[in-house]
Amino acid sequence: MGAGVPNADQRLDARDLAILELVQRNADWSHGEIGRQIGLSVSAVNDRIRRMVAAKVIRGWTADLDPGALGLHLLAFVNVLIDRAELIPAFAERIAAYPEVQECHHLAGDWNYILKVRVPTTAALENFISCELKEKLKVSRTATTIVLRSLKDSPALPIMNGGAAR
Amino acid sequence: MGAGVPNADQRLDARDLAILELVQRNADWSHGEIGRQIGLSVSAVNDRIRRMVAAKVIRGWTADLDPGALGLHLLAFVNVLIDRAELIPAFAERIAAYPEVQECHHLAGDWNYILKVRVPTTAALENFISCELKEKLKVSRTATTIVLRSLKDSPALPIMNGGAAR
DNA sequence: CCTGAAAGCAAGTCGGG
DNA sequence: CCCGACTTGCTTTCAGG
Repeated sequence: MGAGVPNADQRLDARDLAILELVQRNADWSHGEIGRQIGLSVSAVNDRIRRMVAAKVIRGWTADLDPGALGLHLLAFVNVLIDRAELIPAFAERIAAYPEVQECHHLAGDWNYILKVRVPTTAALENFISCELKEKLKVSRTATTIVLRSLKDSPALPIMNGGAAR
Repeated sequence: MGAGVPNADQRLDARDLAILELVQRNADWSHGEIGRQIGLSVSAVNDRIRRMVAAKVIRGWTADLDPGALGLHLLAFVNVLIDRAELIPAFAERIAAYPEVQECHHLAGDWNYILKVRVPTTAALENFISCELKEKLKVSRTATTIVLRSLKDSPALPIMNGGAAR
């Protein structure tokens, strides 16, 4: 990939941002309905969306599922420490393949990684930490925090329309 | 099953789960293409998706956007402590309204909440923590961890197809 | 780059098995 | 509960300003 700023040539204007704000909240609206809400024709909306998909600003379209309906009643954040540096590449390569790991972020701080993990039960969590993380992936230490309730859990990104104040 | 199980009557079979796995990865496939992949007719796929939307198993449809393309170059997890219990309801009521807060989870452990926060710069993060969290929302203490790199950051949920092994 | 009309295609609705 | 044809509506394209 090129050096520097990856979106230097993307030039999203206020109408693009308005479209993004709408489609990340409800991708099911027709292009006509989007156009009506922001004062644009159907074709213009279509063009802009196509361009943003091509530019990878829009990476894809997904269904938003209810974890509880799928039996995923437990959400936890697992901090991960790996003592020996030579074990980190293997961990980094394999951790993303676990479906119960929704997120894995490399951290600046006391821990190497933080994982967002969704499982049905505490038994499944224990199995994941003991067997997968510690045994297979050679994680030295973990610190797990159980989520009691999610007040907000949205993939929606903050979109600043021309720096408008709150 | 005992009372209190919210999805006791939903009865998702293996075909429903297969559909969910597909649409959460790519909601753009036509019902015909989904049916071809799992061996079902267009109408059957349509019926099942309609039923799962009505049952709120599918909560909606969203566009997956690239944070970097929107200038959101900083991701951080902010742990929040609120000393005085009477300040917690106001926090809980107002925190979800912040667009830079992607997630807010009530925790079991040393901290009250963990926030997943996306902002353009460290300056914006400092402003959010100092002005919004500490000043306006009366948060007592925070511990912020900066994300250096996200190895995985997906809203996709783990869907267990009849206990299939990894 | 946006508009407006025309064509292609998928979603949603039927009756039937 | 699944299938197949029909109808409706949206997406997509095209010519034009």
